Amino acid sequence: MAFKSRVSDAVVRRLPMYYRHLRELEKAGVVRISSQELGERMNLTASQIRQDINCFGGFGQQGYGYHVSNLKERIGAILGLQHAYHVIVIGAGNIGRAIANYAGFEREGFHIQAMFDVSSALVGVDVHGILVQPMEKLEGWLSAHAVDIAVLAVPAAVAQPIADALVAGGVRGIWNFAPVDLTLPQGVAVNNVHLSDSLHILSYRMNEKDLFAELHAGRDA
Amino acid sequence: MAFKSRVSDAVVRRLPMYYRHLRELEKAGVVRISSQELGERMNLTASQIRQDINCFGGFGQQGYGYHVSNLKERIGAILGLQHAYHVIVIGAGNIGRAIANYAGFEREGFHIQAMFDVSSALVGVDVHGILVQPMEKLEGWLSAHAVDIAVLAVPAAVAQPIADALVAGGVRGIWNFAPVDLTLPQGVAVNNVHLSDSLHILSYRMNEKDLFAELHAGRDA
DNA sequence: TAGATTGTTAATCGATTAACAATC
DNA sequence: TAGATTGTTAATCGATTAACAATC
Repeated sequence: MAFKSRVSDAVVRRLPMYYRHLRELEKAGVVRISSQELGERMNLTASQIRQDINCFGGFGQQGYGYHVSNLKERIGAILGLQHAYHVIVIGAGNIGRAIANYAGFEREGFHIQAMFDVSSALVGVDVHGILVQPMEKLEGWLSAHAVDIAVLAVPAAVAQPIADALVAGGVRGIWNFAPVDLTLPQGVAVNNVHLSDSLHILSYRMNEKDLFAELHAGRDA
Repeated sequence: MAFKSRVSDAVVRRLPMYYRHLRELEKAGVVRISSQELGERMNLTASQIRQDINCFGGFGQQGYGYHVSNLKERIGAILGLQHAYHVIVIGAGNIGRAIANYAGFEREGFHIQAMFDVSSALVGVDVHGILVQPMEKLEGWLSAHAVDIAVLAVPAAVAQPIADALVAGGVRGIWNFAPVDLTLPQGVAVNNVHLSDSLHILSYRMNEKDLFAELHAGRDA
């Protein structure tokens, strides 16, 4: 029963995937599953699944496998989903509004409590029951409320200074949709959704075959 | 001058990041940069940058470094950004609309030409100049138009069957926002934006320290 | 008890880093 | 030419896979 003190990013990125599949299995009424079966379902090796899970402790049972609901709950707890989070959204543009409108996060304990934007055209607009406030009110809000997570959906140029203000105001996690790599002090968590990067990776994959055909042709010419 | 025939995912994921930083540098008027300097900027080792770039050929010059604009163009071409893409959006919910409304992709050659949704409440709605069509018209559209990329922003339960229809209709790339891991034939590219997974990773990171404190306490108890 | 499957250690594979000769 | 910095090969590190003893 060895506990690693820090889990590799490769493992962390797979955790939500485990959670998703286990939730589906639970919904489908599956009670137990072996690492073998789960691996076939998720396109991972049974070995990798057992290694991953054992970063956090032995949740299985020899000769039986894993109890689906139990493992789901364990991984949910590892992901911090047993907690409730106070969330604010910075930027009421397309992305900011889409996130605020999505009801699913609320159900998982991510409670959006305020929204801010610089644009006077957006200030006062009602997004899913929340009135967009002017950016000048951000600092005041942060000193009056305990905010856990900020959704950062602002243009690249202003993302870093706003992130600094958020950190100064006590925010512990930033969900960053701005196309920049933020510099944050130790202890503040960040996760990026770089939509443009993601689309570029898609177009890369669509062209990879041709790309190497060209490169080789170029070399041979 | 060795060309690998297939580039690892780790490298591919960094390509858009290079592109982003090089574009910024170009905009800032920087003409040349060494792997050392670029590495400091991007939090990578100089060695890794040279290895990454040399997956595609030698774009630098000994004693000089890399020409920013040139390298940016090269990586842009590797990412397939010199092409124009015909894009359709499936699902006119929060995410589908946010993507369609975002003008930036249009500027990079990703031209959204149609939108589809099952909901009669959304059919006929104008999103950024595009009228949402009923889902029944998808198949007909695909046979009448050459679609390169489909943005899949639909509920998990219907994502796989719709993806199958898209592939049957000639779509070569799927930008998947549904929280499922799609099964697609070889030759069809996919890239996922799993928003919920991303938020879960953030909450994991916010709690990691406490998590291991608990695990250790549990062990010692 | 026998069979199944985990938890864990050892072996392999691949990605990152270091080193250095090539060359601008 | 001397200095700088790449391209590339070798060394290291970490992640994945395989193997198997522990045990339910």
